Amino acid sequence: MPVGTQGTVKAVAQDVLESLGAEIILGNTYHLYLRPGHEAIRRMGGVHQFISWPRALLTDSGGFQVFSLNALRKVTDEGVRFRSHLDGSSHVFTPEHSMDVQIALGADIAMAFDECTEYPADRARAEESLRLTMAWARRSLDHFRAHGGEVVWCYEFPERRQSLFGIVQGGMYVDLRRECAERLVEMDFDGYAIGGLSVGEPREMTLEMIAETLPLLPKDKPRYVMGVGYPDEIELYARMGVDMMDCVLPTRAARHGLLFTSDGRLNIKNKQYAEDQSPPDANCACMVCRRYSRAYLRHLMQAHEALSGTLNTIHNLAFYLGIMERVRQSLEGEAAES
RNA sequence: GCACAGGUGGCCGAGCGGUUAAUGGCAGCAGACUGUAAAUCUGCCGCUCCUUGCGAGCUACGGAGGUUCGAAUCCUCCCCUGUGCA
Repeated sequence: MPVGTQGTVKAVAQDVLESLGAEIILGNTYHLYLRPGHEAIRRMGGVHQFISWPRALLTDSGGFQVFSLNALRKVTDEGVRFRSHLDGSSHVFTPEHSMDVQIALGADIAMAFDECTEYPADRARAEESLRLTMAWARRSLDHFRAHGGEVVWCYEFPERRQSLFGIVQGGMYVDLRRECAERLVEMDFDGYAIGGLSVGEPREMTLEMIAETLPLLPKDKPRYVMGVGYPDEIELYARMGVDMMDCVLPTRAARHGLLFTSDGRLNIKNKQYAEDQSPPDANCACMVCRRYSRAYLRHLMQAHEALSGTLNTIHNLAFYLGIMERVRQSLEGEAAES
């Protein structure tokens, strides 16, 4: 799932995302609440209408901002007080408020309000963080059941109702992860996410947490690992049974000049590509690789042209979506054989 | 011709007697980015050498002299640029 925090997958327009085959993109509750405001978006028919995105949409709850806006927030049992990174104004996010905002935004999938536990976190800290996330999961669900679940405007799926996913936390402690997963499943969410990963921990640890948690989540509901990963990681996780993943890496790295290719990383800013007329990835059939050379992409980067971010992003998303498409076909093939 | 103001490393631009190979910015060269405060951040960026070290040597602040223990910084002359007046 390409990440579109502020109602845009940075540098690419919605029609391009459609042509790339993106079936679902992310938006962010905290960012859209601050600007342009969830009530404004509600009045304009919801976030699908507002940004003109006819396919599926997922809003992250703001839980990640509890983590990333560390310097600008204060966490209590009740919720989180943020100082806006835009103007310094103070805002309180509670599970109930996050639900209200997400209901107003009207994405297909809303996420429970959680606390993305930092790494490293000692046992006591992870337990405390988990306690908070569990209480918030309960409150998110109760509030959502009372006020949410309306039909969402989605051109391609007109009958779809908004659903709510719970998020597994627990730091890097397997037993905490398990306990969290079991309790969330008891609550009966529409889908389950594994959060708090790729926050600086060693990769084997990420893998272990996913491997230990995934089997506890119902197979007949979407299982989503949040915030991952590198190309080889998403393929691995998908084969392990992960249904959904999102990551800013393909888009952010693209804007910074890093292209993912079938031959590995390619930093398009490098001098060695100054007159390289070959495509970024000879094995890629995306609209960028079919038409533009490494030399041109490097030039756009050097010249700080906006098209640079756009073309780089298109390629990286095509590459990522291509990985998922191949994995999907491969898994469907295996399913058909058995 | 006269009067001011200037000439600093690829460019712009600080510094105006001593930890100054010389603050910054740009350009350049590499690296990093994992539920986006990111078109961002980090490192290198005069030359040469090596035991790669807050290492050694060399060359540098328009040019040539001078003052001084010591000068990009002060003095003299010259060259060049800008502005104003003739």
